Amino acid sequence: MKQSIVQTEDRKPQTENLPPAIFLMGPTASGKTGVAVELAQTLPVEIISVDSALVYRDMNIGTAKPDAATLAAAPHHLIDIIDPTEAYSAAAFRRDALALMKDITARGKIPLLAGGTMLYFKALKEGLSPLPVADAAVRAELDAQIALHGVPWLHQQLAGVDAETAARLSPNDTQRIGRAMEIYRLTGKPMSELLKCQESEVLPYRISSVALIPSDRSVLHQRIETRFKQMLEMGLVEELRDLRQKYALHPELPSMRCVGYRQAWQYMADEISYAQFLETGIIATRQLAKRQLTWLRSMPENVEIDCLADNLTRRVRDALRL
RNA sequence: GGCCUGAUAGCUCAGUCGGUAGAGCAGAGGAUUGAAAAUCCUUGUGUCGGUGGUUCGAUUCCGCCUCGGGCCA
Repeated sequence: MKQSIVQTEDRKPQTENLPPAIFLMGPTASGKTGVAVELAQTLPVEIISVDSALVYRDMNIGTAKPDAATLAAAPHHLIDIIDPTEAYSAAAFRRDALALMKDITARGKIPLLAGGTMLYFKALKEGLSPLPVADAAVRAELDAQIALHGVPWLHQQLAGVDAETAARLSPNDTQRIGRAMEIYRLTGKPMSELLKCQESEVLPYRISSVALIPSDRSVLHQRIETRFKQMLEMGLVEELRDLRQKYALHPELPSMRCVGYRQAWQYMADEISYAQFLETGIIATRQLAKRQLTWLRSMPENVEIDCLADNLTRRVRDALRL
Protein backbone atom coordinates (compact mmCIF):
# COMPACT_ATOMS: atom_id res chain seq x y z
CA MET A 1 0.00 0.00 0.00
CA LYS A 2 2.87 2.33 0.65
CA GLN A 3 3.69 3.08 -2.91
CA SER A 4 6.42 5.63 -3.03
CA ILE A 5 4.80 7.85 -5.60
CA VAL A 6 7.72 9.76 -6.94
CA GLN A 7 6.24 12.40 -9.12
CA THR A 8 8.97 14.48 -10.60
CA GLU A 9 6.81 17.36 -11.74
CA ASP A 10 9.56 19.83 -11.13
CA ARG A 11 11.90 18.45 -13.71
CA LYS A 12 13.62 20.54 -16.31
CA PRO A 13 11.20 21.73 -18.97
CA GLN A 14 13.04 19.91 -21.73
CA THR A 15 12.12 16.50 -20.33
CA GLU A 16 8.59 17.20 -21.47
CA ASN A 17 9.72 16.87 -25.05
CA LEU A 18 11.60 13.64 -24.58
CA PRO A 19 10.05 10.43 -25.89
CA PRO A 20 8.66 8.05 -23.26
CA ALA A 21 10.13 4.75 -22.15
CA ILE A 22 9.00 2.28 -19.53
CA PHE A 23 11.17 0.34 -17.08
CA LEU A 24 9.63 -2.75 -15.53
CA MET A 25 11.88 -4.34 -12.92
CA GLY A 26 11.44 -7.15 -10.46
CA PRO A 27 13.12 -10.14 -8.89
CA THR A 28 12.97 -13.56 -10.46
CA ALA A 29 9.54 -15.21 -10.27
CA SER A 30 7.78 -11.90 -9.64
CA GLY A 31 5.75 -12.08 -12.83
CA LYS A 32 7.55 -9.49 -14.94
CA THR A 33 7.23 -11.40 -18.18
CA GLY A 34 3.51 -11.91 -17.79
CA VAL A 35 2.93 -8.23 -17.16
CA ALA A 36 5.14 -7.18 -20.06
CA VAL A 37 3.38 -9.52 -22.45
CA GLU A 38 -0.05 -8.35 -21.35
CA LEU A 39 0.94 -4.71 -21.67
CA ALA A 40 2.23 -5.41 -25.17
CA GLN A 41 -1.16 -6.69 -26.19
CA THR A 42 -2.96 -3.45 -25.51
CA LEU A 43 -0.36 -0.72 -25.67
CA PRO A 44 1.88 0.56 -28.46
CA VAL A 45 5.02 -0.84 -26.84
CA GLU A 46 7.90 -3.08 -27.89
CA ILE A 47 9.57 -5.20 -25.24
CA ILE A 48 13.31 -5.11 -24.67
CA SER A 49 14.47 -7.87 -22.34
CA VAL A 50 16.83 -6.69 -19.60
CA ASP A 51 18.11 -10.07 -18.58
CA SER A 52 21.64 -11.42 -18.61
CA ALA A 53 20.47 -15.02 -18.97
CA LEU A 54 17.77 -14.71 -21.63
CA VAL A 55 20.37 -13.57 -24.13
CA TYR A 56 21.58 -17.16 -24.56
CA ARG A 57 20.23 -19.26 -27.35
CA ASP A 58 19.02 -22.77 -26.43
CA MET A 59 18.91 -21.99 -22.73
CA ASN A 60 15.17 -22.01 -22.29
CA ILE A 61 13.95 -24.05 -19.35
CA GLY A 62 16.40 -22.89 -16.69
CA THR A 63 16.07 -19.24 -17.64
CA ALA A 64 12.27 -19.38 -17.58
CA LYS A 65 12.31 -17.97 -21.08
CA PRO A 66 8.88 -17.19 -22.54
CA ASP A 67 7.83 -19.95 -24.92
CA ALA A 68 7.76 -19.62 -28.69
CA ALA A 69 4.04 -18.83 -28.84
CA THR A 70 4.41 -16.04 -26.31
CA LEU A 71 7.41 -14.62 -28.10
CA ALA A 72 5.53 -14.73 -31.37
CA ALA A 73 2.59 -12.86 -29.88
CA ALA A 74 4.76 -10.41 -27.96
CA PRO A 75 8.23 -10.15 -29.51
CA HIS A 76 11.11 -9.53 -27.13
CA HIS A 77 14.33 -7.85 -28.19
CA LEU A 78 17.64 -9.09 -26.75
CA ILE A 79 16.53 -12.67 -26.27
CA ASP A 80 18.47 -15.47 -28.02
CA ILE A 81 21.16 -13.17 -29.33
CA ILE A 82 24.35 -15.08 -28.44
CA ASP A 83 25.55 -18.66 -28.05
CA PRO A 84 26.18 -20.05 -24.55
CA THR A 85 29.87 -20.10 -25.35
CA GLU A 86 29.86 -16.32 -25.69
CA ALA A 87 29.67 -13.55 -23.14
CA TYR A 88 27.45 -10.52 -22.93
CA SER A 89 27.98 -7.48 -20.74
CA ALA A 90 26.43 -4.40 -19.23
CA ALA A 91 28.19 -2.29 -21.85
CA ALA A 92 26.96 -4.45 -24.70
CA PHE A 93 23.48 -4.25 -23.28
CA ARG A 94 23.64 -0.47 -23.05
CA ARG A 95 24.78 -0.19 -26.64
CA ASP A 96 22.12 -2.60 -27.91
CA ALA A 97 19.31 -1.17 -25.82
CA LEU A 98 20.03 2.42 -26.85
CA ALA A 99 19.97 1.45 -30.52
CA LEU A 100 16.73 -0.47 -30.09
CA MET A 101 15.08 2.32 -28.12
CA LYS A 102 15.91 4.72 -30.90
CA ASP A 103 14.43 2.42 -33.56
CA ILE A 104 11.32 1.69 -31.54
CA THR A 105 10.74 5.37 -30.89
CA ALA A 106 11.24 6.12 -34.58
CA ARG A 107 8.50 3.60 -35.31
CA GLY A 108 6.19 5.57 -33.09
CA LYS A 109 6.22 2.99 -30.34
CA ILE A 110 7.28 3.05 -26.72
CA PRO A 111 10.22 0.95 -25.52
CA LEU A 112 9.24 -1.29 -22.59
CA LEU A 113 12.38 -2.48 -20.85
CA ALA A 114 11.53 -5.45 -18.69
CA GLY A 115 13.79 -7.68 -16.67
CA GLY A 116 15.72 -8.44 -13.54
CA THR A 117 19.32 -7.55 -14.30
CA MET A 118 19.55 -4.33 -12.35
CA LEU A 119 23.15 -3.57 -13.33
CA TYR A 120 21.95 -3.36 -16.92
CA PHE A 121 19.22 -0.92 -15.97
CA LYS A 122 21.75 1.15 -14.08
CA ALA A 123 24.25 1.15 -16.94
CA LEU A 124 21.52 2.24 -19.31
CA LYS A 125 20.25 4.97 -17.04
CA GLU A 126 23.50 6.38 -15.75
CA GLY A 127 26.04 5.46 -18.39
CA LEU A 128 29.40 3.77 -18.02
CA SER A 129 32.95 5.04 -17.76
CA PRO A 130 35.33 4.55 -20.68
CA LEU A 131 36.79 1.22 -19.61
CA PRO A 132 38.37 -1.29 -21.98
CA VAL A 133 36.41 -4.34 -23.06
CA ALA A 134 37.23 -7.70 -21.55
CA ASP A 135 40.35 -9.35 -22.94
CA ALA A 136 40.39 -13.13 -22.92
CA ALA A 137 44.18 -13.41 -23.07
CA VAL A 138 44.73 -11.09 -20.13
CA ARG A 139 42.05 -12.84 -18.12
CA ALA A 140 43.59 -16.22 -18.80
CA GLU A 141 46.93 -14.90 -17.61
CA LEU A 142 45.39 -13.44 -14.46
CA ASP A 143 43.51 -16.66 -13.77
CA ALA A 144 46.78 -18.54 -14.01
CA GLN A 145 48.39 -16.19 -11.52
CA ILE A 146 45.48 -16.57 -9.15
CA ALA A 147 45.73 -20.34 -9.40
CA LEU A 148 49.41 -20.08 -8.61
CA HIS A 149 49.50 -17.40 -5.89
CA GLY A 150 45.92 -16.98 -4.71
CA VAL A 151 43.57 -14.04 -4.92
CA PRO A 152 44.98 -12.10 -1.94
CA TRP A 153 48.32 -12.03 -3.77
CA LEU A 154 46.72 -10.45 -6.81
CA HIS A 155 45.03 -7.99 -4.46
CA GLN A 156 48.50 -7.03 -3.25
CA GLN A 157 49.62 -6.47 -6.82
CA LEU A 158 46.60 -4.31 -7.43
CA ALA A 159 47.38 -2.25 -4.34
CA GLY A 160 50.72 -1.45 -5.96
CA VAL A 161 49.17 0.06 -9.10
CA ASP A 162 45.72 1.16 -7.93
CA ALA A 163 45.63 1.64 -4.17
CA GLU A 164 42.22 3.28 -4.29
CA THR A 165 40.49 0.36 -5.97
CA ALA A 166 42.37 -2.20 -3.89
CA ALA A 167 41.24 -0.43 -0.74
CA ARG A 168 37.56 -0.71 -1.60
CA LEU A 169 37.73 -4.36 -2.67
CA SER A 170 37.84 -7.40 -0.45
CA PRO A 171 41.07 -9.41 -0.91
CA ASN A 172 38.75 -12.30 -1.80
CA ASP A 173 36.79 -10.58 -4.54
CA THR A 174 38.28 -12.62 -7.37
CA GLN A 175 36.20 -11.11 -10.06
CA ARG A 176 36.61 -7.41 -9.28
CA ILE A 177 40.30 -7.68 -8.45
CA GLY A 178 40.84 -9.50 -11.73
CA ARG A 179 38.88 -6.90 -13.64
CA ALA A 180 40.80 -4.02 -12.03
CA MET A 181 44.11 -5.67 -12.91
CA GLU A 182 42.88 -6.34 -16.42
CA ILE A 183 42.05 -2.67 -16.86
CA TYR A 184 45.47 -1.65 -15.63
CA ARG A 185 47.29 -4.04 -17.94
CA LEU A 186 45.26 -2.98 -20.94
CA THR A 187 45.41 0.77 -20.41
CA GLY A 188 48.31 1.37 -18.06
CA LYS A 189 45.92 3.41 -15.94
CA PRO A 190 44.27 2.53 -12.65
CA MET A 191 40.59 1.72 -12.78
CA SER A 192 39.86 4.31 -10.11
CA GLU A 193 41.19 7.03 -12.40
CA LEU A 194 39.14 5.89 -15.39
CA LEU A 195 35.99 5.70 -13.29
CA LYS A 196 36.28 9.42 -12.66
CA CYS A 197 35.81 10.02 -16.38
CA GLN A 198 32.16 9.04 -15.95
CA GLU A 199 30.29 10.57 -18.85
CA SER A 200 27.25 11.20 -16.69
CA GLU A 201 24.98 11.76 -19.65
CA VAL A 202 21.27 11.69 -19.11
CA LEU A 203 19.26 9.06 -20.89
CA PRO A 204 17.26 11.00 -23.51
CA TYR A 205 13.91 9.50 -22.55
CA ARG A 206 11.15 10.28 -20.14
CA ILE A 207 11.29 7.20 -17.93
CA SER A 208 8.39 5.71 -16.04
CA SER A 209 9.81 3.11 -13.71
CA VAL A 210 7.91 0.37 -11.93
CA ALA A 211 9.34 -2.25 -9.57
CA LEU A 212 7.48 -5.45 -8.72
CA ILE A 213 8.20 -6.23 -5.09
CA PRO A 214 6.60 -9.00 -3.04
CA SER A 215 4.87 -7.83 0.15
CA ASP A 216 5.64 -11.23 1.67
CA ARG A 217 8.95 -12.75 0.73
CA SER A 218 8.00 -16.22 1.92
CA VAL A 219 5.36 -16.34 -0.82
CA LEU A 220 8.00 -15.51 -3.41
CA HIS A 221 10.19 -18.24 -1.92
CA GLN A 222 7.33 -20.70 -2.31
CA ARG A 223 6.87 -19.66 -5.93
CA ILE A 224 10.56 -20.10 -6.58
CA GLU A 225 10.50 -23.61 -5.16
CA THR A 226 7.47 -24.60 -7.21
CA ARG A 227 8.93 -23.15 -10.36
CA PHE A 228 12.29 -24.84 -9.91
CA LYS A 229 10.59 -28.20 -9.48
CA GLN A 230 8.67 -27.52 -12.67
CA MET A 231 11.92 -26.79 -14.46
CA LEU A 232 13.22 -30.20 -13.46
CA GLU A 233 10.04 -31.85 -14.70
CA MET A 234 10.30 -29.94 -17.95
CA GLY A 235 13.74 -31.43 -18.46
CA LEU A 236 16.38 -29.00 -17.26
CA VAL A 237 18.97 -31.77 -17.03
CA GLU A 238 18.18 -32.98 -20.52
CA GLU A 239 18.42 -29.44 -21.81
CA LEU A 240 21.89 -29.09 -20.34
CA ARG A 241 22.90 -32.45 -21.81
CA ASP A 242 21.79 -31.25 -25.25
CA LEU A 243 23.56 -27.94 -24.78
CA ARG A 244 26.81 -29.71 -23.98
CA GLN A 245 26.41 -31.81 -27.05
CA LYS A 246 25.80 -28.84 -29.28
CA TYR A 247 28.35 -26.40 -27.84
CA ALA A 248 31.85 -26.65 -26.40
CA LEU A 249 30.89 -25.67 -22.86
CA HIS A 250 32.72 -25.67 -19.57
CA PRO A 251 31.53 -24.78 -16.08
CA GLU A 252 33.40 -21.50 -15.86
CA LEU A 253 31.47 -19.87 -18.69
CA PRO A 254 29.09 -17.09 -17.65
CA SER A 255 26.23 -19.04 -19.21
CA MET A 256 27.05 -22.15 -17.19
CA ARG A 257 27.19 -20.14 -13.98
CA CYS A 258 23.54 -19.24 -14.37
CA VAL A 259 21.26 -20.38 -11.58
CA GLY A 260 20.04 -23.88 -12.24
CA TYR A 261 22.56 -24.72 -14.93
CA ARG A 262 25.46 -24.57 -12.53
CA GLN A 263 23.74 -26.97 -10.15
CA ALA A 264 22.60 -29.21 -13.00
CA TRP A 265 26.20 -29.37 -14.17
CA GLN A 266 27.35 -30.43 -10.70
CA TYR A 267 24.66 -33.08 -10.63
CA MET A 268 25.66 -34.40 -14.05
CA ALA A 269 29.28 -34.50 -12.90
CA ASP A 270 28.21 -36.54 -9.85
CA GLU A 271 29.42 -33.84 -7.53
CA ILE A 272 26.03 -33.62 -5.85
CA SER A 273 23.03 -35.90 -5.45
CA TYR A 274 19.68 -35.27 -7.07
CA ALA A 275 18.29 -34.14 -3.73
CA GLN A 276 21.16 -31.69 -3.34
CA PHE A 277 20.65 -30.49 -6.87
CA LEU A 278 17.04 -29.70 -6.08
CA GLU A 279 17.89 -28.01 -2.80
CA THR A 280 20.83 -25.92 -3.96
CA GLY A 281 19.01 -24.90 -7.12
CA ILE A 282 16.15 -23.49 -5.08
CA ILE A 283 18.54 -21.83 -2.64
CA ALA A 284 20.53 -20.19 -5.42
CA THR A 285 17.34 -18.81 -6.93
CA ARG A 286 16.21 -17.39 -3.58
CA GLN A 287 19.59 -15.74 -3.15
CA LEU A 288 19.36 -14.25 -6.61
CA ALA A 289 15.95 -12.79 -5.77
CA LYS A 290 17.37 -11.34 -2.56
CA ARG A 291 20.19 -9.58 -4.40
CA GLN A 292 17.73 -8.23 -6.92
CA LEU A 293 15.60 -6.84 -4.11
CA THR A 294 18.66 -5.18 -2.60
CA TRP A 295 19.22 -3.43 -5.92
CA LEU A 296 15.61 -2.32 -6.07
CA ARG A 297 15.76 -0.81 -2.58
CA SER A 298 18.62 1.36 -3.77
CA MET A 299 16.46 2.78 -6.57
CA PRO A 300 13.95 5.05 -4.83
CA GLU A 301 12.70 6.51 -8.10
CA ASN A 302 10.73 3.35 -8.80
CA VAL A 303 7.02 3.11 -8.17
CA GLU A 304 6.66 -0.08 -6.16
CA ILE A 305 3.88 -2.53 -6.78
CA ASP A 306 3.19 -5.68 -4.81
CA CYS A 307 3.71 -8.50 -7.27
CA LEU A 308 1.52 -10.77 -5.14
CA ALA A 309 -1.56 -8.63 -5.67
CA ASP A 310 -4.36 -9.50 -8.07
CA ASN A 311 -4.73 -7.75 -11.40
CA LEU A 312 -1.03 -7.08 -11.54
CA THR A 313 -1.04 -5.80 -15.08
CA ARG A 314 -3.85 -3.38 -14.38
CA ARG A 315 -2.03 -2.07 -11.34
CA VAL A 316 1.10 -1.53 -13.38
CA ARG A 317 -0.89 0.29 -16.03
CA ASP A 318 -2.46 2.51 -13.40
CA ALA A 319 0.91 3.26 -11.89
CA LEU A 320 2.24 4.20 -15.29
CA ARG A 321 -0.91 6.21 -15.93
CA LEU A 322 -1.35 4.64 -19.32
C1' G B 1 11.40 -56.90 26.35
C1' G B 2 17.20 -56.51 27.16
C1' C B 3 21.72 -54.01 25.86
C1' C B 4 24.18 -50.00 23.27
C1' U B 5 23.79 -45.09 21.37
C1' G B 6 21.86 -40.33 20.27
C1' A B 7 18.64 -35.86 21.70
C1' U B 8 22.67 -28.51 21.62
C1' A B 9 20.63 -22.28 16.59
C1' G B 10 15.59 -23.29 11.03
C1' C B 11 19.13 -27.82 9.20
C1' U B 12 23.88 -30.82 9.89
C1' C B 13 26.90 -31.11 13.90
C1' A B 14 31.19 -29.51 17.42
C1' G B 15 31.93 -28.36 22.52
C1' U B 16 31.91 -27.37 27.78
C1' C B 17 37.91 -32.42 32.43
C1' G B 18 30.86 -28.90 36.19
C1' G B 19 31.14 -21.81 35.94
C1' U B 20 24.44 -21.17 30.97
C1' A B 21 27.89 -22.55 24.21
C1' G B 22 30.10 -22.23 18.54
C1' A B 23 31.11 -23.74 13.28
C1' G B 24 29.20 -24.83 8.31
C1' C B 25 24.73 -24.34 5.67
C1' A B 26 20.04 -21.76 5.47
C1' G B 27 17.85 -17.03 6.57
C1' A B 28 18.51 -11.55 7.03
C1' G B 29 21.08 -6.81 5.73
C1' G B 30 24.63 -4.51 2.37
C1' A B 31 28.00 -3.68 -1.86
C1' U B 32 27.68 -3.75 -7.08
C1' U B 33 31.02 0.16 -13.99
C1' G B 34 32.33 -4.62 -20.34
C1' A B 35 31.35 -12.16 -16.22
C1' A B 36 26.16 -9.35 -12.73
C1' A B 37 21.43 -15.49 -12.66
C1' A B 38 28.39 -13.20 -11.51
C1' U B 39 31.53 -11.83 -7.38
C1' C B 40 32.11 -10.19 -2.50
C1' C B 41 31.15 -8.05 2.73
C1' U B 42 28.41 -8.09 7.49
C1' U B 43 25.25 -10.83 10.76
C1' G B 44 24.60 -16.64 15.53
C1' U B 45 20.55 -16.02 23.07
C1' G B 46 19.48 -21.09 21.73
C1' U B 47 13.93 -23.45 28.20
C1' C B 48 21.94 -27.25 25.29
C1' G B 49 14.65 -33.17 24.99
C1' G B 50 11.64 -33.44 30.01
C1' U B 51 12.02 -34.20 35.16
C1' G B 52 14.29 -35.35 39.87
C1' G B 53 19.16 -35.83 42.44
C1' U B 54 24.49 -34.59 43.72
C1' U B 55 26.79 -29.61 43.92
C1' C B 56 27.91 -22.94 45.93
C1' G B 57 26.68 -23.79 40.71
C1' A B 58 24.32 -28.89 35.93
C1' U B 59 23.69 -28.19 29.10
C1' U B 60 28.00 -31.04 31.18
C1' C B 61 27.90 -36.15 36.47
C1' C B 62 23.84 -39.75 38.27
C1' G B 63 18.50 -41.75 38.23
C1' C B 64 13.88 -41.93 35.84
C1' C B 65 10.69 -40.47 31.64
C1' U B 66 9.79 -39.19 26.34
C1' C B 67 11.29 -39.62 21.28
C1' G B 68 14.95 -41.35 17.41
C1' G B 69 18.84 -45.03 15.61
C1' G B 70 21.39 -49.78 16.09
C1' C B 71 22.20 -54.80 17.95
C1' C B 72 20.20 -59.11 20.55
C1' A B 73 15.85 -61.83 21.74
